[in-house]
Amino acid sequence: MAKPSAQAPRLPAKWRKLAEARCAEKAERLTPARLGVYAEMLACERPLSAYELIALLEKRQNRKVAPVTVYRHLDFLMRVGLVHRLQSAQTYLPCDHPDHPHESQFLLCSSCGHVDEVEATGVETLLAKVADQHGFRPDSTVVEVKGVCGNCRD
Amino acid sequence: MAKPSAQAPRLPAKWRKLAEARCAEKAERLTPARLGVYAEMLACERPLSAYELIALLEKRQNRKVAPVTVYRHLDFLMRVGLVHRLQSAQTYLPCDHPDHPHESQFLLCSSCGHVDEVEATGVETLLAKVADQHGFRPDSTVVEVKGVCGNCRD
DNA sequence: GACTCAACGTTATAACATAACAACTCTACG
DNA sequence: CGTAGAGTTGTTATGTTATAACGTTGAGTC
Repeated sequence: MAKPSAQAPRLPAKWRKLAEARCAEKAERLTPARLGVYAEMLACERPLSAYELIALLEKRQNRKVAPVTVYRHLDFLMRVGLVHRLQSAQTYLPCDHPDHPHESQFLLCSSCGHVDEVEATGVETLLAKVADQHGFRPDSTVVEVKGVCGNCRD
Repeated sequence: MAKPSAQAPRLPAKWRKLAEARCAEKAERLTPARLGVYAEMLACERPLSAYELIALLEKRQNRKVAPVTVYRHLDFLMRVGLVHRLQSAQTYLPCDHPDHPHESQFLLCSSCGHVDEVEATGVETLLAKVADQHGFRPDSTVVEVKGVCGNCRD
């Protein structure tokens, strides 16, 4: 007999709690479908394109998943601060420390694909200063550094 | 009688000279087609998507332009440092000061669409330092700040 | 002239993302 | 209760961005 397809990968309690907290803050609903997408992203441990995510979900759930569905879930997850989008790669990855709102910087390894999310307050401060010098009022920032990570340098 | 369509907008001598210099440095050929795309971008004064650029070129030249053609020209112009890609907007714009190689930061106004290209050395220095602290060797950076420009704040 | 290599043209398709609308599901309020 | 309203999801279609594959042209060189 065919094995029933799991509804989602195991989501450690820690992450579930954080997700629930973030949703509560913003009065957003954490539905099973949304949680399922989040769990899939956490289980993967690397940035995923929307369509890679679709493929994973289809395999997991053994049925078709429309792109718009995944994009809506991604929009939601980004809105509540659980997921980031890598603008230079058009991929998505779970936030490393979703316990508080923040702007991040990303270190993308071109060798292994790993992405390190860092939160150097100095960067945001400096960018705010630079913007101010040009009469510019910043709302959000995109900071992505491509290079080679420590593991890949050997 | 129909007026013949111009082959390209006027390209000020200053920019042409810079373009020639950059190509000479890298032993790349500055063909009329490439120059035409560059001139069109300079004439526009705002970031363009590849397909907006295609539409402009088709109107100007009164014939079909295939996407791959424009993408190749854009690749070339980025390779020699005459054009940048805005990763967060998937648009392209001419470099503001192509007289020397550099990493830039971009200030994108969400109100008027204007983009200011700035070159704050402190930003690159700081990012290099942050990367180093994480054992990361940076190759290139993407720094894009969204907000409202001085003109639009009034 | 024939060779070479980069540039260019042409067609097709892949990859990324949203529009429009119908159906379902909570939840709050009477 | 029950039903109205808002948010979520499903479905189909389409729009936008980018590249693959392969043949042709054109300028420089031997």
